[in-house]
Amino acid sequence: MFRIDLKNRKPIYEQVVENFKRLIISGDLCENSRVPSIRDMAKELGVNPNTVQKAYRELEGQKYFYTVLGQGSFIAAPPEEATSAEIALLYEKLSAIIRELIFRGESKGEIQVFINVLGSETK
Amino acid sequence: MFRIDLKNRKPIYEQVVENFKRLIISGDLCENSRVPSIRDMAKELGVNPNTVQKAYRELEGQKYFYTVLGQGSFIAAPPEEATSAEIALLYEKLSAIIRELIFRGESKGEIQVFINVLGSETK
Amino acid sequence: MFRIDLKNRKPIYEQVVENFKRLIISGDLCENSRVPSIRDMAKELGVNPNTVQKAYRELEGQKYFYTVLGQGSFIAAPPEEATSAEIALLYEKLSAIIRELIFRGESKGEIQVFINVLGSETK
Amino acid sequence: MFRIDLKNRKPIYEQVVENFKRLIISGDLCENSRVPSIRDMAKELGVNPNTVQKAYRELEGQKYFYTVLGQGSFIAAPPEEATSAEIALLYEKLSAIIRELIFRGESKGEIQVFINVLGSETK
DNA sequence: GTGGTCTAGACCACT
DNA sequence: GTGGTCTAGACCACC
Repeated sequence: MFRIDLKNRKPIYEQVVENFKRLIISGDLCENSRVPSIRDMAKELGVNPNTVQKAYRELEGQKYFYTVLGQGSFIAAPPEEATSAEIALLYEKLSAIIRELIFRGESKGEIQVFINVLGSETK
Repeated sequence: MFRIDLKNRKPIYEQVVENFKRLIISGDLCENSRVPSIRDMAKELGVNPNTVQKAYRELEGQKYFYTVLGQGSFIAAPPEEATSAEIALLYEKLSAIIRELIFRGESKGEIQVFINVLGSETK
Repeated sequence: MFRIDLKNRKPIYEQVVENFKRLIISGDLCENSRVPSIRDMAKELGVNPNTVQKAYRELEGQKYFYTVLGQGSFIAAPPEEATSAEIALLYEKLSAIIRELIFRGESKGEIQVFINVLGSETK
Repeated sequence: MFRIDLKNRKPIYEQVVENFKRLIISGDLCENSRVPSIRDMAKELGVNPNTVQKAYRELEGQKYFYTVLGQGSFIAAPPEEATSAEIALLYEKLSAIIRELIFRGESKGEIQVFINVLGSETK
C-alpha cells in the first residue's frame, strides 16, 4: 500500500520516506527483510531513480534502513534508545497539532479516542 | 515571545506564521487586537517587508488575521465551523507523529499523559 | 440600509458608492432628494470624511449625484442615454460572471430565474 | 489569446489570472495540460517572473491549477462541488451588474437574450 | 529544467 | 501612516 500523490506540494522523496515509515511501524515490513532496489522502486512508482535514492538515503540516516553494499537495502531493527532530542522534537510537533485541533473545536476526549484507535491498529 | 531562526531550513515566512498561530491559540493575542504593521514587524525581525507580508497574507488566508485597508491587520475571531478537510489533515499529521513516537519507544500511555498535561495548560 | 464591511478588501469608498447605486436603482432614494453631508455620512458610518468625499466625487462622476455649491449633493435623474462604451464594459463583466457561474455548475435556467426575481424586486 | 494591458489599473497578476480562467472555462485549455513555466510566461509577457508566480499561486489556490514540484503547473480538473460561498459571491456580483445595466437603460429582456446567446457559445 | 524563498528598493492606493 | 504591486536579481530545493 504505497500512496504517492504527485500533485501534493510535499516532495515526492518525503512521501516515499513516510510511506516506508508507516509500513515499517505497522509491521507490514519486517526487520531484516529486503526492500526493492532503487531502480525497481522508481519504475513501479513512476518517478525518477534519483528521487528514490534520496528517500532511501534519508531512511538510512534515520535508522529505518541499513544497506549492505552489493546486496541492497534492508529494514533495520527498531532503535534501542532514541536520542532525547528527537523525541523532544516530536513532542514539540505533537503539542502544536493538538493545540490547533483544540482551537479548531476538537475536544481532548475526541483526540484521546483517536489515538487509542490508532494504537490498536498499530499494535 | 517571537522565535525566528534565520538559519533554519524552514522558510522565514512560515516561522512567522507559526509564531502567530501559537500566540493566537494560546490566547496571548486577543481577538480584534492589532498586530504590528508589516514594516515594523520586518524591522523588528530584521527581515524584508515582503517576507512579513507573505506571512500576513497566509495568516489572512487561514482566517487568523483580517486586514482593514489603510489601518493594518488584526487578529480574527476563532472560526465558527472548521472545514472537515482541515480537521482531517490535522488528524493525518497527528497519526504520523504518534506512529513515529511509538516506534521511537514511547508508549501510548506516555503520550496520553502528555496530552492531558497540555490540555490543562491551554484550558 | 447601508452595508459597510471594514474587514472586506474592497475599498470603503467603493462600498459607499455601491450602496448608493443600489439604493438609487431600487428607488429607495428619489430623484432630486438630498443626500447627507459628507461629514454626517462619515460620522454615521464611522469612517474618515475623506473616504466619503471620494465616494461622492465618484458618484458625481458617474452621474448618480449632482452637486449644488453651498447646498450639498442630490440624487440625479437616470441618464437619458448611456454611452455605448459603458454598456459594453458592463456586458463584458456580465459575460465573465455568467461563464464562471456555468463553470461552477449553475445552469442557464437557474441564472435566468435569478435575474427574473431580481427584476421584480427592483421594478 | 492572452490579453495583458500593462497600463491598466488592474494588477498584472490579476489580469493573468483572469486570462487563464477565461481560457479554462471556454475549454481552450484542457484538463491536465501543462501551462508555460513561470519563467517562459514572464518572458513572453514581458513582466517579472515573480508577478507570474503570484498569478499561478492564485490560480492554484482557486483550484484552477495544480503544481508538480520540479515539473511545472497544470490545468486542474473542474471542481466537483463548488462551495456555496463562492456561488453566492458570484450571484452578488451578478445582481450588482444587472442592476446597473437596468439603470443604464437596458431591459431585462435584452439581458436575458444576451445570456442565451452566451450560453449557446459556451455549450 | 522546475517552482520557492528572499532581498532591496520603487511606486501606488487607501484611510 | 497602512497594505499592495512590481521589478531585478540572487540563491535554494526538487526532479
